Amino acid sequence: MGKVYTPATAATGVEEVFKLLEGRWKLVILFHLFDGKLQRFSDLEKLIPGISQKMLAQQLRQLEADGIVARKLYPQVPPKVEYRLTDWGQAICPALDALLKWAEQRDELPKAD
Amino acid sequence: MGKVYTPATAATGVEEVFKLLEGRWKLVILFHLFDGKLQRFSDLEKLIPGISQKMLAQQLRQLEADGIVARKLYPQVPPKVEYRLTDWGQAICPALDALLKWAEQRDELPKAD
DNA sequence: CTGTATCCAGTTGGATACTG
DNA sequence: CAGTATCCAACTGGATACAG
Repeated sequence: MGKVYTPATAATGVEEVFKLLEGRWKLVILFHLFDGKLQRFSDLEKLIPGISQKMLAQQLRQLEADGIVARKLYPQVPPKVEYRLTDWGQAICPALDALLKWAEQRDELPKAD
Repeated sequence: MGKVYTPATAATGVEEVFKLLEGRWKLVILFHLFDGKLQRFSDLEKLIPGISQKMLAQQLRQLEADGIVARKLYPQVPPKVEYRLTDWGQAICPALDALLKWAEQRDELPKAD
């Protein structure tokens, strides 16, 4: 609290977390995992129309590598994999809420001179 | 408040505002305009080392078209242009703060099982 | 000073086919 | 089921040159 950022450090800090969420599908994936929801790979494929296997796998790998999503493999045939948010992944909620709030203000606040 | 979003609508809502902030330089530009700061084109060029004229102009155009940044042209020779945040542009502050807070929790919260 | 136009390389993402 | 591999088209951003 009361922490002060210079434009440079604040921007790079925010930019860093933005990078973690970049890509066309990551946010959609995160929302489908909210509230501790578990989803299998095939569940996410069905829940996100238009996403390709390649992108789903790739984005999940990155989210996992960044510590936002956890992957649990059940060693059986055929294989079963479940994805969920890590604790840190859940912690992004307030930030996403704030962004939604900002989006809502778009029609309320003046945007011109 | 208490508004409930389905994964789909919430994701697209957040994704929409994310799109507005996408690009490698927009956040940096926004931070240099915080607190009602006025900046000329050449000021921003100096403040943001590494950015090209093309990108600075392009990102400013988009921020302006999206109602986040306002552009004021002084009709004189040589031309003078000042940029500042719109009211809605200023309103993004809390969201950016929340993202910074999330970034800070990265070392505090467990990221694995 | 404040841009626009052009060319070019690197990256991103989609379609398809294949694997343990 | 849960991926990987490959090819390819579209987009992004940098460098440079030019203009009002």
